[in-house]
Amino acid sequence: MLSYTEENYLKAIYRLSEGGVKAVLTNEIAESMSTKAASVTDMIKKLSGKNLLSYEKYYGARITRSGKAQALQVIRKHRLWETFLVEKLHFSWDEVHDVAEQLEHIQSPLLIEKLDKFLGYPTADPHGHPIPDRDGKVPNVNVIPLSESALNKKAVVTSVKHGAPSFLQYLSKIGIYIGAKVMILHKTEFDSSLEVVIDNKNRAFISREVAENLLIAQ
Amino acid sequence: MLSYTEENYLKAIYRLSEGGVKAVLTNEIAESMSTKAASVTDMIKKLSGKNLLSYEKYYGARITRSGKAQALQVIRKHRLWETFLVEKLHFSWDEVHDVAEQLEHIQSPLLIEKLDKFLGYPTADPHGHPIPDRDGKVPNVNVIPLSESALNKKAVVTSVKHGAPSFLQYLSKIGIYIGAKVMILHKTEFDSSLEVVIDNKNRAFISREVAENLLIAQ
DNA sequence: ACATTTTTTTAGATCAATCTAAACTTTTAT
DNA sequence: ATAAAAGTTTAGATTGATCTAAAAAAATGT
Repeated sequence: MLSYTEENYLKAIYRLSEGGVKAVLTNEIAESMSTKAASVTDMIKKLSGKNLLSYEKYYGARITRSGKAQALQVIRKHRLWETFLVEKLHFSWDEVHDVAEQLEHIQSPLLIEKLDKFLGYPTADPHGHPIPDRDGKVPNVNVIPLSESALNKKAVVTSVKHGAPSFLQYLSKIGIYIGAKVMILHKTEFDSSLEVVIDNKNRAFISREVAENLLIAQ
Repeated sequence: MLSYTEENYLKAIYRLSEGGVKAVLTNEIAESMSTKAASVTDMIKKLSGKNLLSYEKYYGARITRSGKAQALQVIRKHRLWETFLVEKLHFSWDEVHDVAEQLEHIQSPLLIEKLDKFLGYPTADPHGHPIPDRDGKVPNVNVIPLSESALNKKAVVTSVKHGAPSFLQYLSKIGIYIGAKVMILHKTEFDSSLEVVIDNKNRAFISREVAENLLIAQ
């Protein structure tokens, strides 16, 4: 069984490797975990010893099949807990992350099964991110960033790429949430900012950065 | 903020001291936590340094006012989580303890407030133990062990003294649960075992040990 | 009362996770 | 091509939690 710390490293590496596709550099991991490269090297060795990563000195870490499976279980737990916090306890979506970071490490397969059932077997968390199933299978969601959508084409916000609390608060403020209907009315060539209409009612101007982080389905 | 381990020691000491009344010996703590006396001595010193215990060498540990307050917060969290597990996730009452042991260490006052609300501000957990409120106040429950009840007097099971899973399973099997109505039909002088009727229907013979661990209100 | 037993504490070791500083690779720029 | 810069690993230290073994204090029995 993995320690709290090992689970966190594995999850971070899974994320940085974009689902196990690329190798990840020591410094990337160190930065993403706010720790030092030396600590990362130690942990990479440890996780390699457990066959969760493959490791070649000075090259970086690559997640293995079983590492990926374990990472997906942690992500599954994280997203189920976020769903619980928002839907049942009425947390706002920018308050859930830190608590879910702790809850995801609770060890009890029975608990997760029962929680999943209690929530009605959800397939996406409050940020729109897919929830891997018991076997680690990720429901595939076909989405594009709002920045790549066409003018006057109706779309539904399905998720956000990066869920920093400040970003989520900003979205709330301008009336954007998962499930909101958005349509681009105008694109400014100069800075790629957009004017959009939300839920056929309110208009808002959003920057290129925001548009690239908002994922939509059409 | 206390570590996972410090919280566990504090909780154990609170229990062993019967709510902060008595001093507790090193070996008692060691046994109750399945650890060694040497480790206990170290931890007692640490917690004394934080003014959660008062400590005199070779005499034992006494919990302080602020130690009691912290212990009660951990107990509050534990019992709220047990209530959640049984009432919302439909765990059976003998399955909840180990999971609640983990959940009680999650650090988030907001989470506990929201969980409390979600559960409807319960005052007792599934074992009938009182849940301290936000300020550490424990609702007082006036109960006696079934072994001290009179013959032919109706009573309601309100809690169990010690909730070992095997004991709880045994109670389930003979049809006893929190809220069950019990009445003593006959006492055997020889071994103090009892014949009882449960919910005005089924009869059962229970030993003195069991009767001492079953708490009732009349 | 005092020798024996029990309990508790201290001393010193280990393990996981972390760090800093130094050494070592790899990459980059001229 | 090679010197400088950037990135990575190693060596050695630290902290928290734990242990064993030895020393010290308290309790017990005759």
